[in-house]
Amino acid sequence: MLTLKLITEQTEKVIRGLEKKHFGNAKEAIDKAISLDRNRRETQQKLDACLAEQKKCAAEIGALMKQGKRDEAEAAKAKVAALKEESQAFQQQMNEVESALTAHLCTIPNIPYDIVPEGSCAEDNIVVKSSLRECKEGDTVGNWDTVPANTEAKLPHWELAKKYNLIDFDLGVKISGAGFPVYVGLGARLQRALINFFLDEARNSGYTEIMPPTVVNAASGYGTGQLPDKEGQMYHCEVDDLYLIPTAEVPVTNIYRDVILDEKDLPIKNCAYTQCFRREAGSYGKDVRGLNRLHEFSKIEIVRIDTPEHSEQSHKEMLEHVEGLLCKLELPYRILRLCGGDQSFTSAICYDFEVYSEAQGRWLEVSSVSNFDTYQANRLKCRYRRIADKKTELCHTLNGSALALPRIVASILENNQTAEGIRVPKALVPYMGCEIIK
RNA sequence: GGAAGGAUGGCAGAGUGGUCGAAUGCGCUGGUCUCGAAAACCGGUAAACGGGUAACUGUUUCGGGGGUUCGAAUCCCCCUCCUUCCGCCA
Repeated sequence: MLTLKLITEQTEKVIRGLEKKHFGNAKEAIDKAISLDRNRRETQQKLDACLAEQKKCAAEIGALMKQGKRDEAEAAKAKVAALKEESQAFQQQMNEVESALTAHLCTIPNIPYDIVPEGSCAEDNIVVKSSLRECKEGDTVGNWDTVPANTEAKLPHWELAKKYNLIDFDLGVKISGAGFPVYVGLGARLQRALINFFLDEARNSGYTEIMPPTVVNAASGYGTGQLPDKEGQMYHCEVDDLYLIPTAEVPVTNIYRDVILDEKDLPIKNCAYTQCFRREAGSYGKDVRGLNRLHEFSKIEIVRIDTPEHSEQSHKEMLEHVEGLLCKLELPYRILRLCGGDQSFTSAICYDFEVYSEAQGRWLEVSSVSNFDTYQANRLKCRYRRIADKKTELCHTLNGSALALPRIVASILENNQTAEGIRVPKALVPYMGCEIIK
């Protein structure tokens, strides 16, 4: 959530930011936050004064008791009883205002950085870079018509998966349901190859590998913002009140919940491979065909915790890392800077990576790399102590997929079809043990 | 799953109703001493939320929540987690 400091000190900027994100009634929402905050502070002042008086009286009674002045002590007790009633009322008011304020702040999204383009939908996203051609000012998804040169009719990945016996979707339906594919033989090996390749690449870029739990408690869900609003997107084990993670971001980022880090330890760079679970309620049609959208899939996530001064540099390095992966996998890609309206609720700036799927004739999103500024850290209470003045400040948090497997597998299969079989990208040959999937 | 014990500052660990935000030790940090270092000695060393330009100052926090009391780290109730023993078991 946004900090009250930002809302009260830079109100106009916040309102403009929310409008850029196409958040309705920005002014109204901010005014409400400010008024709740004022109410909270006033209530606290009254409560504090009341409690201070109460403490003072209690100390006096103690002193009187010691001196044996019982009568005076009894008289003072009556006074405290009245004060206590008053302070309890203030306390209740305080609790109510505070939870109303927090609940309200949770409904307000993060504000975008200045360089985030204006726009309301995916068409307005800016193409900043592509492996296919130079990008120029004004290139957007809406006017982008470049596709790889070699696009004669080819098979989509769900047919290739069957042809080469790599993935059995029907078997997955039998065992679990739609969206739970069974990887077989070289198909399974390709999963392991990609996981190892991505983890090795992350380690070579200085990320510390984490293997976290894939099931988390509610507190962690709140920490990264999946709860309370996205409750329906996660699988929930009711008996134990635990949630299956939708991404490794949840357990890894929550490592730093309620933590004060040393500035010298920043940036923290973690990577993690986990299975990810998503209910994907409401998805349908071509979006869910084959590997395009699954209930369970493998993903390698990179997470950074950094200082405000250095987080932009960190974000740049993360983008370069992800781009490097796509280059090594020899896939045709483009990088989008998302416009205000298409950005996620929590990000301050976000870049999407898309790979062209020849057989499907469309671009598939394979990675999002975001900087959340202090938005996530504020809810997590993730802070660091500055070396200069020893003050604590909120950290910046960043994360990105590097990468999620299903759509990468789809693109590798579809983009590498030859008469002999599926050509394995050079970088994966050592992991696959073969140059071609027959 | 059954039984017992426990949860205190960065760490270890005192404290069982009244200046306790909390002894002591370690760690960290500033200083004295020294050519320098070590040792020794002296001092500092939690966070959140308020008020104040500031110096400073109020409140809250001893796993979490509730209760008793004029007053709770300390007494009572509930919850969570940890340890040990028994049972079960990759």
